[in-house]
Amino acid sequence: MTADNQLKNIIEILTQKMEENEVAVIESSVLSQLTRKQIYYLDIISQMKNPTAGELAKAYKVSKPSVTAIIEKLSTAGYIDKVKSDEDRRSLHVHLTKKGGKIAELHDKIHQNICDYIEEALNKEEKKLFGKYLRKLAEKL
Amino acid sequence: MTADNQLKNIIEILTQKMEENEVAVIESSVLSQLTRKQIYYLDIISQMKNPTAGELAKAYKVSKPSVTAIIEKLSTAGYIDKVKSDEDRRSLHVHLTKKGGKIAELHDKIHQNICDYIEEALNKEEKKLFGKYLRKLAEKL
DNA sequence: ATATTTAGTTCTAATTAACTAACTATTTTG
DNA sequence: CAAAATAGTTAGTTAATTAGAACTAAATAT
Repeated sequence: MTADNQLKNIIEILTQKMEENEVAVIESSVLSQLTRKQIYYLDIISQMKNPTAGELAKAYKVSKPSVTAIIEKLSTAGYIDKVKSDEDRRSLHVHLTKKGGKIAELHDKIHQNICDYIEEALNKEEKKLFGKYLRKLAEKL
Repeated sequence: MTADNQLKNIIEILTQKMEENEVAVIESSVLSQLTRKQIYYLDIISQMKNPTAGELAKAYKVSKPSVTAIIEKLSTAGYIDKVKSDEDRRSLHVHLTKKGGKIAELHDKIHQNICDYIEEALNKEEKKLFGKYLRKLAEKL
């Protein structure tokens, strides 16, 4: 096996394990009550900071009725609040509730986990270099 | 921002970009004819080397009727062959066709891409170390 | 050899996610 | 101020996914 193939192999293994890690975190927590898509929405909402329904539709590339349905479901389940805008009373802003915020945080745990594994696997010096390489890679990607 | 948070941040960015990379590869190729799930199935089938329907159901944690439906669809579309076992004539083994094999390979491209980016981002020495660290990480994960 | 178990299929029903068209309420424009 | 545009909802439709129950065919156990 060439050096390049070895690298690819490791990346295959890593991506698979990261996927498994994600599934495990979701299944072992409140997240399991939510579908993958709903979690993704909560993440988007968290990142976008109180987007309107229309902004969500654009970001997620779905129709407005679809967004209405998703918002309705997440709202009923207590993860988000629907807030009428004061500036434009046609507009609806979506806020994460405390409960919703916790989900977004929890999802964050998925990445935290990987950091923990890095902590376990590498010593201080290695970690520093590894971080540097990851940064370089992120720039190219 | 602490060093740990920085690392987490990079990992967030990387996982997101890897996700984007995957979506891009899928959309820019034959893969776009297949759903995410179908691609995933072809991957599993490729990894499991001619699994039976039952083995697939177990691996993917779905009911047997669901597997029947999925196999039927992939078979009709020419990605897999259904092969009756000689040892146990109730059993059905799933083989990738040439076409199906190509899809699995194409999907492989997703990982190859990342390798290419690593190639771009790091010099020989860095690459060697990076590979070593990834290997260590994979062991822990 | 018969009864039981196993592998996979068929049928049907439930659920879900998405869409379009038509609507209401509000804001913007001429 | 009336007309046009915009934000979101409602109603109705369609397609896809999945599962349970009942089934067939084959293998295994008694």
